[in-house]
Amino acid sequence: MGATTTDQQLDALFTALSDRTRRDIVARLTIGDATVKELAEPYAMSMQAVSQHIRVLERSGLISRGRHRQTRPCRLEPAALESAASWVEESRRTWSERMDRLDSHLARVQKRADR
Amino acid sequence: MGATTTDQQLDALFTALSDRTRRDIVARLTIGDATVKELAEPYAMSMQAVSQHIRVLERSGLISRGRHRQTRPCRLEPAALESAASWVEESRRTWSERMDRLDSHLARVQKRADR
DNA sequence: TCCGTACTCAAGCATCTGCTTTATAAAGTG
DNA sequence: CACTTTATAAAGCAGATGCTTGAGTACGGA
Repeated sequence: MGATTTDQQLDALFTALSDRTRRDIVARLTIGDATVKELAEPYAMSMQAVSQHIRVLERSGLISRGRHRQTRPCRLEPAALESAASWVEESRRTWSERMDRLDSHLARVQKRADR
Repeated sequence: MGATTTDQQLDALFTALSDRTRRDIVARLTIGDATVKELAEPYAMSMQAVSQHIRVLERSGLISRGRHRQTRPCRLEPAALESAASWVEESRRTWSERMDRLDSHLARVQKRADR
């Protein structure tokens, strides 16, 4: 449960997600595995450029790769996506707990004022 | 509900979160508002450097700033955190739907094989 | 074996980032 | 008023990032 993700992993993860092309690729891979060529198709940039994006995604742990004939199919690794989600959720949780405490504090203050 | 976050907003958001110092600052701000000086305290780097990190966070929408005496207190803006969470959750959802379909497909295939 | 397909490697280049230092501004305090 | 505190602005710099082109590698087909 306690997702122990290192700071370096989070660096790599959020860096990977900070580029539109890479987010597109991740979104594409949620639908199904794909080769570099297939992933490169929609873009004006060279396949080499897409290959480099894929490497960034691979290093972040967001995708893994296999081998099939002469292709290197890409597959999404949802565990990495979970790590990113966990960090964000933890922050949201802490913040909302603080807000809850603030609310109840204000309620108490209000109650006193009402008397 | 349909969090319509632009690609540029997501770029800024994930870029902001891709740095450990900035993630630390966000985590610190979940606990409570703070001034630049307070946020800079734990770090070896100059206050100017922290001020620049804060600007990145502000541009991403993750924090907002007020004025109080000669300080510029920073406050977390959880809506931005939600935008980031939404993007990740959307990907996770699509992926798991695909997995569900795959599972039920495999179940059907298995059933046929059992006969 | 020669050829095409799918990809990676490597070098180059413009731009962006994360920091520094110096200088400046704005708001209290003596 | 001078002086301190808090913060921003601007310039400079090393290193990272996102692309390019050109060259290679690995696999399969005729």
